Formats: sequence, C-alpha cells, structure tokens
Amino acid sequence: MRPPALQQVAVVPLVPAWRLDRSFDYSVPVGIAESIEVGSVVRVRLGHRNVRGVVVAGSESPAPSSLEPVLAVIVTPAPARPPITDLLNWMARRYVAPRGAAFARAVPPRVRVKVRPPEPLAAAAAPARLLPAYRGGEELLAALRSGAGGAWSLQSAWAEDRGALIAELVAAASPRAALVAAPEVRHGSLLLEELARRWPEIERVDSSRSEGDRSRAWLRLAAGHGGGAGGRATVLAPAPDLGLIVIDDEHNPSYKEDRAPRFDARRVALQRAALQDAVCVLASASPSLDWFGPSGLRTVEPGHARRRAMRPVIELLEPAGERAFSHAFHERVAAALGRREKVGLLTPRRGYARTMWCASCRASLRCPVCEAGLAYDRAPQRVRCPRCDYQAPVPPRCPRCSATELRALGAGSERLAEQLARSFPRATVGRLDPDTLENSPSGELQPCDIYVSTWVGTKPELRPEVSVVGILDVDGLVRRPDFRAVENAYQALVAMAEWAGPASEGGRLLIETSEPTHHAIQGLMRADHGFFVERELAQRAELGYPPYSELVVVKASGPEASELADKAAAACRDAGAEVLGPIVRRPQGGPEERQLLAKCRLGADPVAEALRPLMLATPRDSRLWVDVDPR
DNA sequence: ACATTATAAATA
DNA sequence: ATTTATAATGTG
Repeated sequence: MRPPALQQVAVVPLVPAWRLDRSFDYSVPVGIAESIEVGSVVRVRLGHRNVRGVVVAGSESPAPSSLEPVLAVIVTPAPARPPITDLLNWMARRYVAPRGAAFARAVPPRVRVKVRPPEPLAAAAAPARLLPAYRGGEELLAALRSGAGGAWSLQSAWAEDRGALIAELVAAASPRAALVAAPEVRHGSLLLEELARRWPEIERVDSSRSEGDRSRAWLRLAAGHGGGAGGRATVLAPAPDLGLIVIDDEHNPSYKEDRAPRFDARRVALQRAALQDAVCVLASASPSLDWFGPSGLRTVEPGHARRRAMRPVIELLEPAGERAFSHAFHERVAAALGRREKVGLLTPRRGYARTMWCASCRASLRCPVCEAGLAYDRAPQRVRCPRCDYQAPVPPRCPRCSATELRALGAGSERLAEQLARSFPRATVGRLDPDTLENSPSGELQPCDIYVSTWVGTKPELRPEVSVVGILDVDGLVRRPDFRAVENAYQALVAMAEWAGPASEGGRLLIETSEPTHHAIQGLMRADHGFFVERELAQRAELGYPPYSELVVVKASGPEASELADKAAAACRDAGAEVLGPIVRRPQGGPEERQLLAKCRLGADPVAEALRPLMLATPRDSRLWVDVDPR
C-alpha cells in the first residue's frame, strides 16, 4: 500500500547563501502528489525566480492556500531520501556551510536522462585473501553478511592487491548495495578499473565521466542499484539499501573537499554508515592516526606471516653530510645497476623548507605564536613560521636545552640529479613528478635506469617498476613544520616500501637517516603499524592534537577582519576550544588575513555551532572562512 | 528632471 | 544567488 500523498512540503533551495539557510514551505498540486516524497528534487518559485530544491519534510494535511505550489518534480527516483537528509543536515552543521550548499552535493547533474532498471551486483567467489591472512577479517565479513553494520580500519599488507581485497568485501555485502571511493580518480584508478572488470554493471560516478553518465549512474543508484564507485563524492551517492561503504587509500589528502562544504569524505562515510546501519571500511596500508586513540575504530590488520611476506629488505644508512648521498648509498645503487635493476629515489621537494633542530636535545624550533615547527630560510638567514608567517633571526641557542649547536636539515634535489649524473655516467636518469606523470599515461613513461622523484605522491599505479628504492632525506620529512609531519613521513616510507615490493621479488629499501631509532623508522623496520601508532599517539596527546582533539581553522579577511577574528576566537573559546591566534597572515600575493586555530577537545561540533551565527552576521565586504577537520 | 549606477532587502 | 526596490550619483 502506498503511503498517503503529501499535500505540503518543506524545501531547502539549492542556493549556497547564508540568508537562505533554512527550508521554505510549498503546497503540492494534485498532479505531482504521486511522485513527490522527502528527498525529491523539485523546482519551486523563490522570490522572483525559479530554483531547484530538495524536499526535506512533508505533511499529509492540506496546505494553506497562501503557499506557492511546487512547480515540478525534476528527477525520479528521489536522490536524497532519509536518512540522507539527516546526513546532509549534519554535514552543513559540522562543516559550517549553508544548507543549500550541502544539499546540492547529493543531487545529480542537471541533465535529463533515461535510466536502466537497477540490478544487484553478481555474487563472486568466496573470500580467499582476507580470511586466512588478516586478523579481524572474520568479524568484518560476519558483519557484512549479517547486515549488522559498524566501522573498521582495514590495514592492508604492503604491496597487497587492495582491489582484490575490496572486491571480497563488496561481494560479501551483496545483495545490499556497496559504494567504493578511490582517491584522485581524475586520471584513472586501478581500483575502479579492477572493480569495473569484475562487475561491469557497477555504476561509475567519477568526475571523469560526462554529466549524462553521472546523472544516469546517480539515479540508477537511487532506484536501488547494487553498486557504485568513484571519487570522494561517492560518499554522497544514493543507495537506499546501503550495506558497505569503502574509502580506499584512506590516508590520502584528496578526501578533503576544498569547496564549501569542506567535508572530510572519510568522516562523512562513517556518519553515513552509522545512519544506514551499513559497514564502513577505511582501507590503507598506513591507516591515519585519526582512527586510533580515544575514538578508535575496530581494526583488521595483516597477520604476522603476511606482513613478513610482503616486506622488502630494509637498510638504514648514515646520511652523507655535505654530499647529496653517501658512499654506502652509491655502492647499493651501483650494485643494483650492475644487476640491471631499476632504481627509484625519493628526495623531498626542491626548495623544500628546511627545519632547524637542536643537535643535543633533538627538539625542532617551534613557533611561539602557533606552535608549528619553524622553517629555515637561507637567502636572508631567518626562521619563519609557515603557518602564520612569524619571522625572527635564527636564535643563538636552543630554547629548550640552551645548547648552541642548531642544525638545518634538508637536501637540495638539483644537486642530487647533478651528482647522480656524475656518479653513474652510463645510467639514464629520469624525473618522476606530478607533471611528468600527468603528461604521459602510465605506459608511455620513458624507461630509465634511475627515477628521481621529488614527490611522495600517491599513485602507485603510475610508478614504474623498480627493485631498489632509496629515500634520501627522511629526517627532512619527519622534521617538517606540521603536526602531521611524522605521520606523513611514515606514510611516505610505507608507500616507498610498497614501491620496492617484497624481498622475495628482490625488493630493497634504502633509507638515509640520522635517527634510526625514531618510531617512524622503527615502525617501518618491524612492519608494525601498531608500534608506530602507539608512540606517535603519545606525542599527539601531549600537544592536544588529533585524535585527542578536533581542529577548526578560521580565517577572516576584509576591512573588519580583525573584529571578525576576535569574535570567532571568543565563540570558539565559549564552545570549549583552546584557541591559538588569531595571527596575521599574508598569503602570497593576496591581501592580509587573520587566522586562528581552535583545538576542540570536546569535538568540533559545538565550535561549528558557535561559529554559525557569525557567518550570517558577516558584513558583505569582509569574509569569514571556516575549515573543520583541516588536512 | 530624469537616466545610470551602487546598495540593500527579500525570498514560502 | 538573484531579483527588485530604493538610494545615490551623474548629466543635460
């Protein structure tokens, strides 16, 4: 039996304006009562024009005749049915965005399409990869099959075929629907291609598809189709009977949306899974610290045997000092070239900000204003805060232990290329950076003997096959002025271990470091993520950074920037946050702005709530910019 | 006095 | 965001 028809509805207009941050009521003409429901995309009259909107509530009692009528239902089936409406409301509030901006993300592109009937994904073979080799895999599969729901961090073994692993999960979730998100899909993704090979009927919602394709996919999913895959927007794709939502390569920064609402797709996926009693899986070879500690997820991780089997031979070398690389390093590379093997070298980006650290107590210099680590400029010798542009002369002694020997860290990548060419005149040396890769699809990369990468980047599928990988300045990565520096350095190390491949296939990883006992290095050597996490969490706890708090960054610009920033700071403090700043910043080329960082030990939600009224009250010539869960 | 342009207000 | 009413500014 059909539920009684709606006679009046509340509609959120898809207009990203704070003045319109609410719903508007309309009457439902008899002609469209059949097709309208909560979650429908409709056209309504608003002010002096017609706009699209999403129905967020409805009533079966007759509407007062003073209400404007809904003009049309634009697409069927409804793409934002409950509980997606609740998810979007949550997203607008947590990420301090107008409701219209949030709801617009759940609506297909505006093209009229004809949609094929939905079908479940074909069941596949029983899981072979997850079960024997992974601890906690059984529990995860049981939750998928029973429909119990829950949230997991899935740590894959190094160089694991994660596509196959994820395919097993998708199969186990069937006949309930599965959504899979992959990072940086713009130039293709091995994972998405692998899934499409196994399930040709899976709907792709990537931005690489045409608007028509995307619209078709979106609506077929809304009709109950069994599976969808794409980039970070996939977490908002419709799926009335969602059983599984996967975020692959979860630690990848591209899961952070850069336009309002600036959501973190991983958090949205977790929230959504909870609302739909689905399983959320955050998959990565180096899971983010955010999912450990106080609000930890359940974990699936490779057993000891699997970890050992996938590990390359790892060798730690003393850094070369003044030269670009050491004698020992030279020997290893020469030996590899002698065996006709290929070599990959990672060195931090050219022009990389060096950091200053104390030779005796090993503390790096920190900014007195915002606690970020200080960078070291060489041209005029100064220390500079990359976060707030605080500047000062290099201090004569360590502020912590008063030792006088402060060292600058960081290797130059130009010198590296020079020296390589001199040391290995018969080898061809190629550069590997985002530009080179974007300009040539994976197959057409010039084959070289040595690849130099200045990029810790994340597209494993684009890395040429090598057997020896060298990392020249881990210390520089670790000391980078960012509270996530150590975590990111560790993630880079894991990515490089994956690039090298298992020892059984000749994989070797060389690491130049002056701190062999650092927990990032030790965690890697032991192939023990838990070891690393435990130690790094202690650091985070000490400074009150995530996961022991949630962060909110607020920037104010315009003539009233100063007053706005002060108000924002006060609002954050009232909501229980510890506020650093506001400090004055001048982004390169741009006008001056005030910025503050709120550490919210009670969570970001109350702070987001407190900032909301300020957005509405912002004068039109000034701007307030809020980023919750910054990356 | 009237056209042109900046500004504010409202949206069911 | 977009439209429209209203104020401000400019022009003959």
